[in-house]
Amino acid sequence: MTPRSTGPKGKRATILDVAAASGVSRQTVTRAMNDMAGISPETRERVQRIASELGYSPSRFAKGLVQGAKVSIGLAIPDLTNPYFPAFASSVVEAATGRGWNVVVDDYGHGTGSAADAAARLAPQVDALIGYLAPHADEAQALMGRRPVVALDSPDAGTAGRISFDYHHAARLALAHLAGRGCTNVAFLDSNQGAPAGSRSAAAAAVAEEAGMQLTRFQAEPSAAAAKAAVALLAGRAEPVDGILAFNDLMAAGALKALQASGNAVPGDCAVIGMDGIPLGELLTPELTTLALDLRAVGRAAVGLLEGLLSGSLAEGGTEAHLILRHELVLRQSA
Amino acid sequence: MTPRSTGPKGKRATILDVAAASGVSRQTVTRAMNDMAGISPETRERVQRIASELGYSPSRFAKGLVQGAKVSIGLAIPDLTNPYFPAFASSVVEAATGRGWNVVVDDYGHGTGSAADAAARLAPQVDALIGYLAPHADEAQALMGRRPVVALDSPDAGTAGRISFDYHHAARLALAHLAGRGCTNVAFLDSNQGAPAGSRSAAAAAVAEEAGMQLTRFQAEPSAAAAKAAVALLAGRAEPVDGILAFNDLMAAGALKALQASGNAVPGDCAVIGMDGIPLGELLTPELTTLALDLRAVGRAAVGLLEGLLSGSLAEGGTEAHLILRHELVLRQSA
DNA sequence: CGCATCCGCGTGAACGTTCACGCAACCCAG
DNA sequence: CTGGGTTGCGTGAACGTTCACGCGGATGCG
Repeated sequence: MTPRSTGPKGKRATILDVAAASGVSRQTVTRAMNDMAGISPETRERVQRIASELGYSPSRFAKGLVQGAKVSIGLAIPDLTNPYFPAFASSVVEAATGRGWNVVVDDYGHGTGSAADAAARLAPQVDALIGYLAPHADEAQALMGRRPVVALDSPDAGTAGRISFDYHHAARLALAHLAGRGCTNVAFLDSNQGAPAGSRSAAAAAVAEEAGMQLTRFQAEPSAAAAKAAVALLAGRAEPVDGILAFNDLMAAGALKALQASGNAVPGDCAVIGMDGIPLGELLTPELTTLALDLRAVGRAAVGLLEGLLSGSLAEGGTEAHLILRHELVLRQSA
Repeated sequence: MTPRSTGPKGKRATILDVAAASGVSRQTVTRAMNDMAGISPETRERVQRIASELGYSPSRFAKGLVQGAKVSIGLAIPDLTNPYFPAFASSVVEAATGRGWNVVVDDYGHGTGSAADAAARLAPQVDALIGYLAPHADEAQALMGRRPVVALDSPDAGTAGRISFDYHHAARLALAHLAGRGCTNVAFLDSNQGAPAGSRSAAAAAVAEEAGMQLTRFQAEPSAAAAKAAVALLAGRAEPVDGILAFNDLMAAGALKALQASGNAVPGDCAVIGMDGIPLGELLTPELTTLALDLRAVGRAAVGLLEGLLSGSLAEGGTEAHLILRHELVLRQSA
């Protein structure tokens, strides 16, 4: 009665076990499992049944070794908890799935990890890498060897592919709008982490100077709670700001909260503009004006770039494949 | 001068190529690449340099075939765009990374995909599966054969492991609170998709009947926008509801928006309670009262369950490993 | 009846790595 | 000068699968 259980213990069943139990050869089992031609329906069915009874499932390693095909890509992101990244990851997964690729996700934000750690974990497992890798993009490319890497928002080159964002353009849109509203004392609420932090605020500073606007910069961790605390401090200061441009929408949301808590009307007393355009913005009160990115386009672009690099049609001559995307100002209520 | 580029074209460099170019044997290359003992420092360095020049990276298939070790798990979720799922996924990834496992994510919400499709894509690639698989959990387990599957929020059994939620408990908490506030005409804003939909509203209905409360149910797609539209219709009806319990926080957020747009005060005219406790709730105005789950605990539990199943210490006798988690009422402003 | 064809199935070989050995050269103590 | 240990490296075997053949028997047609 005991079904000769090749349970979780003991070696897994192999194709030879199935062949022996069915009284056929390896190749016939292969034909049965993969629905190939050259096998009678009865044999096929019998082999499939026996395979199922034995709990047989083919080794992906052996299969991969001999076929060599299947592509799997690594996706390294700093924090799935920040709504921006799942929005991006979602489109990457969609684009990859559409190509028959699969996606191994690594979130290096937990603990004290860095992008380099994620790349080190991913490198032995994948054929290509996409990720927010700054400031360790070059290290990641080294770990991946000849396999293509697409780095997003990474100021340093060193990867086969790169996608960056035109922060000067974004800053111009936002600051022009704030100026048009009559804001004279604008603050940039910057992140204090990651390499991209600097580039956003630097662009804003450059644009502000060019336009003769005053722009003060202050920093906080890139979370809503930290931004809220930071803005709460700011709101108590002597000369109040009348406009805030935030590093991202999450920080903008925190700013909104803090301003309301301290009795400031938004946008009446202080206008707020976020960045990246995550769906969250529409649910806030007031709804968040933001520099929106077409988030699904970002993921599509990254996977498309990777496809070009994998097929060798891009960057054969050592030229780096580089895409620059632009934000768009979406006017809602907060500014 | 041209570095005999074994570019993206042509076969990848193998360990034998490196061995030949270095004038040593396979095994010595292995020793050099894996930092093993039994090799002189000079040889190690030379081999590593040559390997790097050749763009050599070891085949994960061959390695996996011979070592058999590395665990990779599949994570099947319906929609990365719904903030609940990344919150959950984040903790799964964290727990898996901590064990040295890697996570292959599949989002089956795009297109018209079902959980069964995701399982079919994932099955050949992973050693175990975690996911929101209802109503196709049994199908997923069949595809995985003897390899363990942990299904979340799946009413049907059929998987080796299962994590469910005590919706009766949740409903009691919420409805008691609403009753205490004096609500007499409460609505359950249900999702119209997925198998879990039914179980939440059914539990609420049972609890309401038990308590002699009136509870009407209406449905919408489980997104903020759809919920907003549905509640907008509801708000225009003759006898107004004075309390809403939503399928999830996202739908609750939409309800908030709709109520405010139609001039209803929350919680004054109508109280709103969400479900699952995603971070978003704290950013809304008014802040969302919700039936919160310890989201990180859910992921930890799923991975822990999987670990037990993989090691064989659980469910050896055919008994299914089943965990039931409870929601907790977090009072904020909306109810 | 003879020949070609097809159907159903089996047998080496190969994929790229690591593991378990084996082996020569060298060092050092007795 | 001899024996035993160490150091540095190489050689078969194995992991589990698919690919490219090969082969006997039945069936078709002239």
